[in-house]
Amino acid sequence: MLDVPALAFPPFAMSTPERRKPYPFDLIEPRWQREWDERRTFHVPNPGEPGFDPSRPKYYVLDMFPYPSGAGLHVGHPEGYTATDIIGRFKRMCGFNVLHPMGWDAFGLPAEQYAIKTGQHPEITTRANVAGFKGQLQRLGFGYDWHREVNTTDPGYFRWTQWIFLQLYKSWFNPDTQRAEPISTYPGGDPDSVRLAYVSEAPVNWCQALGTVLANEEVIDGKSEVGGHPVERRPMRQWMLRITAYAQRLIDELEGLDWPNGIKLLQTNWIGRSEGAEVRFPLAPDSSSSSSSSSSSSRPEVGTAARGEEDEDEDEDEDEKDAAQTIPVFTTRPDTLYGATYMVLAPEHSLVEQIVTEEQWPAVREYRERTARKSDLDRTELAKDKTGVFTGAFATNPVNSQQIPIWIADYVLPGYGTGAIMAVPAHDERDWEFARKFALPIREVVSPTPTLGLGGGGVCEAEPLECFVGEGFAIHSGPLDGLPTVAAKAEIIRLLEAGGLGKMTITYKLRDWLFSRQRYWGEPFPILWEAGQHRAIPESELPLTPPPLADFKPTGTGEAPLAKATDWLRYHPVHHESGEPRSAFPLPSLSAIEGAEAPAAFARRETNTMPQWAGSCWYYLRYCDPQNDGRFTGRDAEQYWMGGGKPGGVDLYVGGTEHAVLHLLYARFWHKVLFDLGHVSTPEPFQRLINQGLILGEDGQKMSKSRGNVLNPDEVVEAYGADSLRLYEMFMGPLEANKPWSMTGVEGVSRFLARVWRLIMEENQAGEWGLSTAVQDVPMEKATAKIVHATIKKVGEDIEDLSFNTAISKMMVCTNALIPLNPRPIAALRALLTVLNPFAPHLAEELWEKLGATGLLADVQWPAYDPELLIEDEIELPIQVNGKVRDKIVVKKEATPAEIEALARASTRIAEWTAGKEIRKVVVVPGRLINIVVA
RNA sequence: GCAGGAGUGGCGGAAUUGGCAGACGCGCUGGACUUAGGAUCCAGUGGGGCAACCCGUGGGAGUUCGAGUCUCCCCUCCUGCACCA
Repeated sequence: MLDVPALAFPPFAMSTPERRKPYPFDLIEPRWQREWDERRTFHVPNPGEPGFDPSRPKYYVLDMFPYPSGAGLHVGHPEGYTATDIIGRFKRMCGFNVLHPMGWDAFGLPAEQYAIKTGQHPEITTRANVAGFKGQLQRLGFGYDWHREVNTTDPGYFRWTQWIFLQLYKSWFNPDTQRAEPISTYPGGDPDSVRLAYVSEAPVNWCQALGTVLANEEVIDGKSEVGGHPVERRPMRQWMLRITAYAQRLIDELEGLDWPNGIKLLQTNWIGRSEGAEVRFPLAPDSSSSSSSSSSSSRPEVGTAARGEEDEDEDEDEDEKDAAQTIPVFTTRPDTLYGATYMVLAPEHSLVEQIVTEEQWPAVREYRERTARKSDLDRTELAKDKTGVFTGAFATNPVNSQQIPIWIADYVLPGYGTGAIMAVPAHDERDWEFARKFALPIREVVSPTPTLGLGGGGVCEAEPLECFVGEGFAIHSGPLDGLPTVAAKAEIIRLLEAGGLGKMTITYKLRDWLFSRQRYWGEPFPILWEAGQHRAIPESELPLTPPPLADFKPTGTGEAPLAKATDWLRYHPVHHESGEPRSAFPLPSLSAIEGAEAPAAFARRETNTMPQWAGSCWYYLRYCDPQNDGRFTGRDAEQYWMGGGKPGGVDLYVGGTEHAVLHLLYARFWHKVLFDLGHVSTPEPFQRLINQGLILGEDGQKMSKSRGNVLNPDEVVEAYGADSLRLYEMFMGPLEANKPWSMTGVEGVSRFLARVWRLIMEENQAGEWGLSTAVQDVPMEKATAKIVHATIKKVGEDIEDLSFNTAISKMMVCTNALIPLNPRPIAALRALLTVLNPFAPHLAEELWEKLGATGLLADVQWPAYDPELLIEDEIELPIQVNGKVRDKIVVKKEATPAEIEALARASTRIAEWTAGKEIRKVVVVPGRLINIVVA
């Protein structure tokens, strides 16, 4: 998931071989990692399994699982992973059954591109990379339950990814119930038109360099998100997932989630709900007639305008002529309908061929060809300079019967709304620019003030001097005149609906999810084609594994590499008794399979594969029951780990912002489908979400190979130990902030850990470490107990708040207070080690053992603090005169405000400041301060 | 352009949410111990001033006994979206 490009690490300048270790972390750390592993310390059983303790509450803490790249771990990975590890260890010590798993999002482009370059099979590469990542994570001492490790490329895993796809394929979204339902409940005649997974011929984002199509979300500024290669629009037959059906629920159900507001907003904006009206504009009669003589009557597929002329088709299709009688537009400002002075269709709009006049056809065709050649980037970059061509046709404004010209322009997008707009230049910036450029009429129909033009009713021909896009009061708008914008909208919608000219409509920016890729290294679709029809393979035949292929290069034609596997391609119905394919079954030639007359017994497999997102859409469910081979996840396990708490779902999910709209939207969508179909117990997968910030290079710049500021965590572990790396990454600043790396900062926390070590250990002349003689089993003095208990309180609260930097700060304060003590009470040291344990578990375990404990510190209960000990007997209060601190007094904690004021007035320093002045007011805030206000 | 987030010492960052600004760490200065110190320990460290004091949380106004924190205006930086009708 975290797709870290391959990086070359510069030699690590700081580490010199002779460097003396401040404490023997190199011996301590591997030892405790081995202990935790051998004792299965972090293995948590499922309900019903031996050792499961139902009396404990559950806590599910999840990391965004990584894409195991060849470059290994980046210092950014351990940031989030340490945070979740601290939470997981803490919750465990607090008595929770903690689910804290890790796995691999291992399908994807880098492994495949590496394979193309080197010829090494992606499976080999992936296995090596996973081993590398896992070793690195284990060397950082993370308390994962490795029994639950998942890998999206494992057939035992992707079997269920394919199974979930089939559930999408076999369901539809019932608008009445607002839920997914089995396709069998669909009352209409064509189930293929409503499936949640469906085939579409729409134009898609084709990336020649990557040899595949990409989802809208994977295209940034007209370039591929991976690699930055150019992307063009091209019509292709693709699998789509009907995420748009869930648009409203994906917005609404964000509400109860404990997510950063920014991320919620990002998703809401991405889905982009707009309320408005669809208005139908009839074609003006004369333009209708002219269309019959236009050169192209056959409608090419959307987006293929350039090819329209090739297939001349003389047939007049009456239905299509009828369909061309009106052009629907979507508008959020139906109140400005009287100001619509022209209309614009997207150049790709399918009606263009039908309405264009013979005289205008050459210009229109030329413009459409130019648009088709433009990438999305070109199309947006030229935004300042509007372009367009008149079609020669006219439409009738349904409210005032005015004939308005119909243009095409690329500022109208084919995929949004109806792909056509009514242009109101007086009240829309884009229409304004366009109208000014092409000298189209501009009619003012909204006034910012209610006094102007009230009751005018007629048409004002004077053009306004500037564009006004705000809300105001309708003018020159017949029955709407005088109405404020909100009321005018409601009224015009009422009138349109009554007249059958339009209706209230909600439109979303969200598009359906392009779900197929022309790649080798992905999940094959469990779909068969025969006679041009698709159908699911039986679920019993899952997993459908990809064919062994020597050549996994993209074909370059848009056909998927799997098409090269000619044997695999031909479907052998599985013999269900034996589970073996019927190898004796005669194989027809491929051409026979593809022909319409192919016998029903033979079918051709879908050759596209699923995008990398597929596996990451549900991995958190598989963790609940990773070995289950009868279900994608066990019902009981899912109900326990995902249901458990009040809101349900993963209790804490930590990962980078880069997945704010992609992964997190896709996963929520899949989860809702599974929920609707009764397969999971909660409507939302992730209850609480935290985005860790970026770790920048020492130069404050984003880490990148080209800047040469990239750091390898292994080098840090080598020089300072895993505990130092963990602690430093948590000490740098707030988890969610971007913050620059500082190697001297690492040394700082390393020094702190060494001080903790020396709190308990001391070195003899021979350089051997032994228990410090200062460590003694004596009671804590009051001041010591106070700082220790304050530390317990602060660290526990800060962990809950994910405020790790301040927790560490408090532990430093505590350590600094314990160092000068001799004797050092063993109870104080044990308490410190216990709260330090989630942060620096190796050191804490080692010292815990040195202090004579038998069991693991990891299994120790989180200590309670004594609030009594935290209460101050005497409090130092600042005395302010006019808001400036002039003196301080010490008062008993039970002192009354009157007593405090008397003490403050008695101060000689204060007397100097107030001498000769009138005391107007004395503010006493018990426990805080005193402020004396003088004239 | 729109939306969101953020501006605090030389640096990373604290500040019980309206109550002693700068916790903790880095860096720096001085000292101790040392053959040595890039180890460790001690002291100091926002700016100005000999001092009393004054100034100080991007800038400007405001509310308040009191503002880093609340309100309004402005500036800068980061992130996301960007012809979405």
